[in-house]
Amino acid sequence: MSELPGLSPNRYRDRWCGGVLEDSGDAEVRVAGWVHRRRDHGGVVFVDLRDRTGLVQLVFHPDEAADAFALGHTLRAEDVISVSGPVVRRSAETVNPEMATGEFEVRVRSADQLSDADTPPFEIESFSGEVGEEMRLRHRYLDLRREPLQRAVATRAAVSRAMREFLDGEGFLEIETPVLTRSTPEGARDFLVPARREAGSFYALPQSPQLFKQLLMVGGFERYYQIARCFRDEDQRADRQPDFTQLDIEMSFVEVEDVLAVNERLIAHVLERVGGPKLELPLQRIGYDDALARYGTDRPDLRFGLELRDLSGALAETEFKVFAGALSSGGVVKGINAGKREVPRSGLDGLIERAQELGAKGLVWAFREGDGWRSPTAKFLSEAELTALNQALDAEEGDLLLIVADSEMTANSVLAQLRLDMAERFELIDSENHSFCWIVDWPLFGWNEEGKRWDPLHHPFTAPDGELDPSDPGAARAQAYDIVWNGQELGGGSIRISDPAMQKKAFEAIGIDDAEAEARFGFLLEALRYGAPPHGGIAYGLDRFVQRVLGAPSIRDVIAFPKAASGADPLTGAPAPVDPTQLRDLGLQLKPR
RNA sequence: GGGGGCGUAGCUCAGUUGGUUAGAGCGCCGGCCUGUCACGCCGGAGGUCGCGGGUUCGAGUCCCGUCGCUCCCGCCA
Repeated sequence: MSELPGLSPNRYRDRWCGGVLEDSGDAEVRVAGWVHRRRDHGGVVFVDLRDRTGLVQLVFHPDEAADAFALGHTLRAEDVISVSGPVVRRSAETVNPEMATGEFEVRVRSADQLSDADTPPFEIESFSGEVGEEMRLRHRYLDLRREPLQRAVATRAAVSRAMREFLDGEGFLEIETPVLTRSTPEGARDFLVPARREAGSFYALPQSPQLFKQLLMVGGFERYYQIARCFRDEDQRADRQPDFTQLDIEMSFVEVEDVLAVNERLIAHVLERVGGPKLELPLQRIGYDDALARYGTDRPDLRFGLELRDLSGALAETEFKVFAGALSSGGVVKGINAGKREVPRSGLDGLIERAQELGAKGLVWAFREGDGWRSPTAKFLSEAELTALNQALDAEEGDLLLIVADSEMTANSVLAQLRLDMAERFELIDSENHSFCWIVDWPLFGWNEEGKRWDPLHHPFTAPDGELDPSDPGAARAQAYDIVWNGQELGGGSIRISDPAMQKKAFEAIGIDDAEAEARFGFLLEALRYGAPPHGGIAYGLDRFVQRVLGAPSIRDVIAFPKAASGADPLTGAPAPVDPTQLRDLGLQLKPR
């Protein structure tokens, strides 16, 4: 770290450990921090002292000060001390090139022990394997002292700072919205807070500030942002937390192009500030349908090829039951060419299992051999079909082909995942490389097979692109966009509906009648009647953004105090039962289990 | 809700076909050591093998149940 943040000299210290970078002559300096390691040679004691900025070596020598030397013997890892003494340049043979301050050391003349630490349950710098996550979460304050989290938390702060810096400069106002609010219909389960003054009623924690930011547009702020805590009561993943942070943005008098343009510059600015990849603007755009056709997903990783190909045309007349069956029932046959690969039979069986695990009925594998295939499936296909398939997949001699016949949705999702599996397995991704793209031209609604209804693909306030016929929701397109970084969704947004009549149509399309719309969103519909500007915006998952910047495997690695995968917090013990009087105040009674 | 993996010393792990007293590295404690930097050397302490039950002459090991952690599917932008 070349530039250290400011520090006012006081009784504990007058400089950072990482700032011990020049000989002080006779003058004494004072540093404070945690005992990182102690090397006690009997006649001389070395201590690596750690603060936020790094390490510096302290030397406790009897010639300097007998009482400090005596204290040096008793120090233990993670004790907190403040010491003073001259900074001395080390002799050439004792320089430690591994350490930023390795050419210097502080010869301790006086030392104060400020805190006597218990032996930590795990080592702050461990060389014997990763510490289990539950242990790290339970003693998060110790884990936070370690380099990876120090860095992650600092990077996160830098990302937020850069976001504010950019948006402030662009005339956006940072405005807070309530945490105790009314359920917003984002689809996820709400966290509920019982209302004491109105027994039986509940606040909901926001899944996003969606409605409030629209109301802020009606309220005339025109350019708003917020780094907002959001809450969703759903099961965890490596990239999901029950409470997480969004960068939420909304703008008035804008169209899609305006939102994309300012956001591209925002992302480029933030990445530039935190040493991320350099962006070439404008970013690539891919239509939703195109993304699904070529990658099987609406968040494609563009760092490698292996695009999906539709093989239905090559198989129109096929007798092979697996393929013919899928096609005749409205499904598809799609495949990827994984390239020239050596995969043992067991590996191929593994791929079939993987495909089934992902929801496919099966998987056809084949290696191109001459004009045909080496594959158990080859015998079911005609020569003409094999030739056509090879052509459709651009197969060259020895190429591994993976083919799924299923409903379009299943085939896409299975092949999308296999595509990623192949990329990882054959190391097709250059980690220096980054891909960014906008996914645009979304459908407004998607058919929910389970619920037998149309659901909004974004949310019900998304403006249609063109007309909206409530009797044919599937035909409507949306003025919506997602931004995808290396195959992970970073953020998404849309132009919103600013016309109350259109908003009612949108509700109608998803089966919300006027009465229900009035009951749930009356306040929004009413607000839209009083002069709503055209408006739109976007929201980013801040945690995921930072996770990406750092290449962290888990979202928990970029949050100071995250929940475990169970949703519980091993540090505080939350969630926990409450006192019966609290329940009584709330008018709540628990069902015995 | 479903599936996979894991659970042995403070931490990270090993533990063979079910067989004597459950091991290693790090950490910890004590001693020695005046230039180390993951210091070194000598010695030592430390175990409800997640928990409960079962099979067996005998269970860390096999079986059943249960709890916890974790990854994935469902769910969730």
